[in-house]
Order: sequence, then C-alpha cells, then structure tokens
Amino acid sequence: MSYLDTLNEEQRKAVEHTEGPVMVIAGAGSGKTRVLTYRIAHLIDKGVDPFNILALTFTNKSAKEMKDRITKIIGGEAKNVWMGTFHSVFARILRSEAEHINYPQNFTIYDTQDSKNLIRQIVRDLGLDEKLYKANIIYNRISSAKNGLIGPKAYQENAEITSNDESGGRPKTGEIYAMYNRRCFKSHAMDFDDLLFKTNLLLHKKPNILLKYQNKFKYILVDEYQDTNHSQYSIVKSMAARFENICVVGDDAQSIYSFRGANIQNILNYKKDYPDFKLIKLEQNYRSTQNIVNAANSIIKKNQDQISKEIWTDNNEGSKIMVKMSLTDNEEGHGVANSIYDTNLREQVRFNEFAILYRTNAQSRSMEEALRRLNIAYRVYGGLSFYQRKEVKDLMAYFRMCINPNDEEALKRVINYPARGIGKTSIDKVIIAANEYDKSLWQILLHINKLDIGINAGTRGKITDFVNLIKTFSLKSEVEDAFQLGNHIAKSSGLLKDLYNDRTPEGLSKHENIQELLNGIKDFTEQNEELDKKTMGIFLQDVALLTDADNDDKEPKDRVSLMTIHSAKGLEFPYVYIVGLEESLFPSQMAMNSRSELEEERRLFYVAITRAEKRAHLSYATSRYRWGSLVHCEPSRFIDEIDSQYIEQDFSRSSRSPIIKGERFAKPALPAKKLEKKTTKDFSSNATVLNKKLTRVQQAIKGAPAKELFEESDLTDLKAGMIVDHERFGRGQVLTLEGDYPNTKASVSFDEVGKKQLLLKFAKLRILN
DNA sequence: TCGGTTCCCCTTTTT
DNA sequence: GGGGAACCGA
Repeated sequence: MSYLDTLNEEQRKAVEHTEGPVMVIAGAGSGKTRVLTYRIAHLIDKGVDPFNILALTFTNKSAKEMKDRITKIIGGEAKNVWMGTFHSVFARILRSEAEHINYPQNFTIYDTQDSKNLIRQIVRDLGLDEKLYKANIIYNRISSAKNGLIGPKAYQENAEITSNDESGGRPKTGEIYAMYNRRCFKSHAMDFDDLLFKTNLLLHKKPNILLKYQNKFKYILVDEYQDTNHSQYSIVKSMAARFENICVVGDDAQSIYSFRGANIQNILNYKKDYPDFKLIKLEQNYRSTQNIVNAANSIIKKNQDQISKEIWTDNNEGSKIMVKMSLTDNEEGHGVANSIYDTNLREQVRFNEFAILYRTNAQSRSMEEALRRLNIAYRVYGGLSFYQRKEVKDLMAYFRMCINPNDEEALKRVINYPARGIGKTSIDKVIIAANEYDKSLWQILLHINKLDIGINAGTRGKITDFVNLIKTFSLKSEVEDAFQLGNHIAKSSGLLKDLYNDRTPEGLSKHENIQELLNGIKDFTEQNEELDKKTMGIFLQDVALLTDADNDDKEPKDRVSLMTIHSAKGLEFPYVYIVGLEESLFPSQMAMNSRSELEEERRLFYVAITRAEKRAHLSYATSRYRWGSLVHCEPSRFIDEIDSQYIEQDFSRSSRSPIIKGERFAKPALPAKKLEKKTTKDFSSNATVLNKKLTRVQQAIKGAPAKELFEESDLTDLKAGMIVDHERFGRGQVLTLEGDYPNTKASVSFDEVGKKQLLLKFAKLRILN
C-alpha cells in the first residue's frame, strides 16, 4: 500500500473513492496520470477483477504510457484491463459483435484519406462541382454529424443543418452523406467516426448486448474528459448506467479539440447525469517552476469560459520565460538549435530533455534544417506518418484486398498499380455498374464476363487476371502468416519490382519504406507462436488505428522531440521551445472569427507553456515562408497577454545577417539524402531551383527597407470596388468586405497574385482612388 | 492507356 | 515549396 503514501490529500481521495461517480478536475502537471494509474492499481488491490475495468484515453501514446505504468505497479495482471483509445476499444467490440449490426467481422477501417477519396468519387459520380463540394468540407460536415449522432436520414430532415448547407451553396451534402454511408457499407468499411456511431447504435438497439458490457465494465475511467464529443459521451453514459462507477478526469483549461466535436458541455452534463457525484480538484502543480505556472495562469485568466481553480506550486521560482524575435523562420530555427546546443554543452542537459512545439506540422521543416546543421539528433512526431505514405498505403491496400476484397478504396489503389492495362475509362464503367446494381466494385469484377457494361474483351481478360491474382493472395492468407504473405504479395504483385526500377532517390526511399513495412510485419509475426494470432487480418486490425510509427525503439533515444502542441498534450519536458508565435499562425487564421475559437487557441497556448518543467522559450519571426513565399508576420497577441513580470526579452542574434551571407547556398551540414534529391535531377531543374532562391533572396533584401517607405491608408472607409495598393501583392481591387470592425475581412483581387483574403487590421493597404 | 507536365490547393490541430 | 490530381499528347 506504500504507493498511497506518495499522494497528496486530494490525489488520494481520487484514488480511494472508488464507488460511484467521481469527477476529477486536474490542473496541468497536477499528477493526473499518477492518479489514474494508482486508481486502477488500487481497484485491483481491493479485489476488483482487471477484466471488469475499462480505461479510455484519446491517444495511443497515453494508453501505452498508462499501461506501462500500471504494469510496473501490479505486474502482468495489467494487460487484462481494457485500456486503449476510444476508437481502438470500440473497434474491438464492434468486431466481436459485428453480426448484430449486419457487418462482417473483417470490416476495414478507412482512414481520413480513404474517406476523402471516397467523397471525391461520390461528388464526381453525382456530377457535382468538385470545387464547391470540396472533400475536406464535406468530410467535416459528415464527421460532425456522426459525432453528434445524426445519421443521414436525420441529417436530411434537420432544417437547421440543411438550410446551413443551402446557404453555403451545398444543398446536396445530405445526399452525399447518405451515399457515402452506403458505399462504406458495401465496401465493408467503417470510418473513424463510424466506430463510435455504430457502437452507439449497437448499444441502443440491442439491450442484451448493452447489459453484457454494463456487467463486464463495472469500473469505467475516462481520461481527458473535456475532449469527449457527444458520441463518446453517449457511449460512456450507457455503459456506466448500471453501476455508475464512472470516474472522469479532465481539465477544462486544456480543452483543445472542439474542432473535432469535443464538447465542454459534457462536463456540465456530468453534474446533471450524476447529481450525487464527488468532485475533486487537483490544483497543486508538481511539474513546473513558479514562473512557468504563474505565467500560464496569467494567460488562462483572459478566458471567460472556465471552471474556477487556483493552480499553484511549491517548486523553485525558476528562470523567466525567454522571448526571442527573429527575422525569418530559418533564423528562428537557428536560434532554437543554437540554444539547445549551448544548453547541452554548458549544462550537460541531454537532448531528450528538449522539445520544440509548434502550431502546425509544416513548421517542423525550418527547425529540422537548423538541428541537422548542428548535428543534433531529433525526432518528429506526427505529420505524415509512416502508414500514410503512398507506397506503404499501396502495399497495405493489397493486404486489405486479401482480407476484404469489397474494400473499394483499396481496390482502386491497386487495380492498375503496377500498371496492368486497366485504365481510368474501364474503372469508371465498373463504378457506374456498381452504383447501378448496388454492389461493391469487387462484385462487378467477379462477374465481369457476364455483365455487358461496355468493357472490351481484352480488358475483361486483364480484369479476370487481376481477380485471380487477388484470389490467390486471399487463399494464401488463410494458411500463411502475415510475413510470408506480405513478402509474397510485395514480390508477385510487381510492386517491389516497380519501385526497384525507379532508381531515383525518391524511388530508393520508397523501396526502403516497403522493406521497413515488411520488417515491421516480421516483428509482429515473431511475437506470437500460433498461426491464428499472426495472420494478415490481425496485423491489419492492429495497425489500422495507429497514427504514429511509434514502434521504432531501436533508434537512439537521446533526441530532441518535435511535435505540434496538440500532440504534446499530456507530455512534459524540462526545456520547451514554443515557436512561431505570430498572429494568424498562433492564434491560427482559421480561429479568429469568434471569441470561443480564440479562447480555444489560448487554451492551446496554455497547454504549450505548461509542458515545460524548468525553462520555456517563446519565439517569433517577423517574416516566414508560407506556401513557398515570404510573408510578413506580427508577433502573437499571446506574448503580450503574459504578465510581463514573468518574461524576459532575449535580444541576442542567433545568426548575423543569414540571408546576405548566402548561407542558403552553402548548406554544409545538409544530409546526403536531401542533397542527392536536388543534384540527381537534371541541370535545368537545378538551375530553376537556384533561380527561384535567388529571386527570393533578392526579394527579401529588397523587401526589408521598402517596408518603411510604404504609406498606409486609413481603412475604416474602405468599400468594395476600390483600387488599392498592397506593399507586397501590388495593385488590386477590393471584391467584398465582411465582418465587423476590427475583424473585417477583405477579399481583394490582385493583378499579380490573384485573389487573397486579408484581415484589415493587419493588412497594409494604400487606397489608390 | 500511358507517361510526363502542368496546375491547384494547401495549413490547424487527431483517431 | 511540395504532393497529388487533372490534363494533354503520343
């Protein structure tokens, strides 16, 4: 019982109060994970069967961490606790209960890319304008409907939703939604949101199944409760209804997923659903210095929506938060890399104690380049994950076809890759036929010779060959383990050969990635003895919900971590660099339209700062490359919002005049790989690259002094139709103005660069007429 | 039907 | 600056 003695009074209450509903509001760094793990350990100590405990998290990373920590306390029993992300736990349940919702057990899980491709296809099939019905927008509409438990029928009958779609010029969205669901079903596929939606369906439609899981999960724990959406809330509520041993842990100040349907209301609902619940607040921060805690408090105070709490710490005062300005994103990268280099050298701090956090994945590049120059090892989390790369997805699509040939997205990927003479025209005919007969594409292919759908005999033969190829793979999948089968498919599909023939560096790297995938499958098969535990089917299930390739533990661990703030949630690092603190980057341009959006950005900033244990560094650049061109930036309002007594400006320059010195061309420490890419291409393209850079440098040099001469006009009287001059974009005409001052957005058509959206409070414009 | 080139959009954030 | 889809000529 010794572990209980290491907890403070509130933490201990949260661990020992095992019966009935409990809500723990856990401030940043207040030992939340410890409470959760100890609570589970305590339950088991008290005699609760691990099989009766369900613990839900949001990311694989936190699930894994919790599992590891519990194993340390209670040993092997830990693996019997049902612990995982919402999506993985319910995917598992849906597979075993698939028959009750008329799905086959071997259904495929579509990732976002698959879903968007299918939506694009449907928009095309319906003959709609792809520019208007953008896959991204439609996907988000469907996703938020599903997360709100609104099916296609309810969607089309909901006046508010449909009028919203109509005023956006997309009245057919509901129809696309219905068709999308139908096509997923025919493909025996579910998207991420379906995993939750259909779990709800299962629990509501089949009372005996609900009862089974209510009895199974006598104790339920939910981490990051502030990030649950309505669909998740509803599952948890029904599952806990019988015993009401439901413990939720969260922090409203760290709610950063409302874009995914997360609903703070769930915290308020909790009070309604369980009126006699026990509320516990963890307010002591064990992680950070006083300076960091106080600075974070001073930021979050600016938000109106929050549950009152006072986060405090006993730790040292620590050093102030450093704020540093740079001229460009590259200079910012050098500043961060130099600072890490110095701290490592002078204070003997290991590289794995540093993290660089940013708002968007695209920002990692300048950081990576600077770190590479100084030979500092790093690891980028998130971004384009291993499993999202084209070549990996292609091979995986073959695997998916073995297990579930009805999978439309997998089929479209591989039917003519490598090229086997089944072109777009033929595939379109198959799709039309599939829609007409309401069958999957595979079903049409199976009967291609009996159907007259306008495909000539030659192509029909090629299709039959393809069908037979997949069939042989499929047969093999029943007798071979995943590694044998994977190897066989890579070779006999011709995919490996196709990549091998491509001797460009890109081709070689793709070839390497395929090898890596096969190695990963090898590791997987070696973990189990029995054949039925190491089949391709099981492998695909394991891998479908993995986003990070966080299995490569073979590589050295002493590295700097780079990631978005979102993926840093729940983590902590002694030294944290938060970069790109600029208006319209952080806070994001997309999140400046309403107070609630801005407050979410502010919470994100709060999350970022509270990751730091010893020192936090903030930085911003006055210009950076976005979409390939140099953009002027203003410092983020968030810097000003920190109480000034906790911050200190760093005026040192990280690299003197980096542009004029021509460092961009020298590139001494650029890794061989990247260099190859550029040099192996023909000279003309090399020259183009060089020319582009030259132009850019000239622009940068020219741009700097010109800025001071530019005369801005007062824009309060700006009207649509006026001709204006922009310091960088040149002459243009104002098309529309929307939103109230000071957030007026102008759409301007520039002669040189085309249409741009500008926020008037930042745009530097001169009125010409 | 294929391969190369152009064009377009992209940038929130994740399962 | 880059990836992917559309487009176009052979």
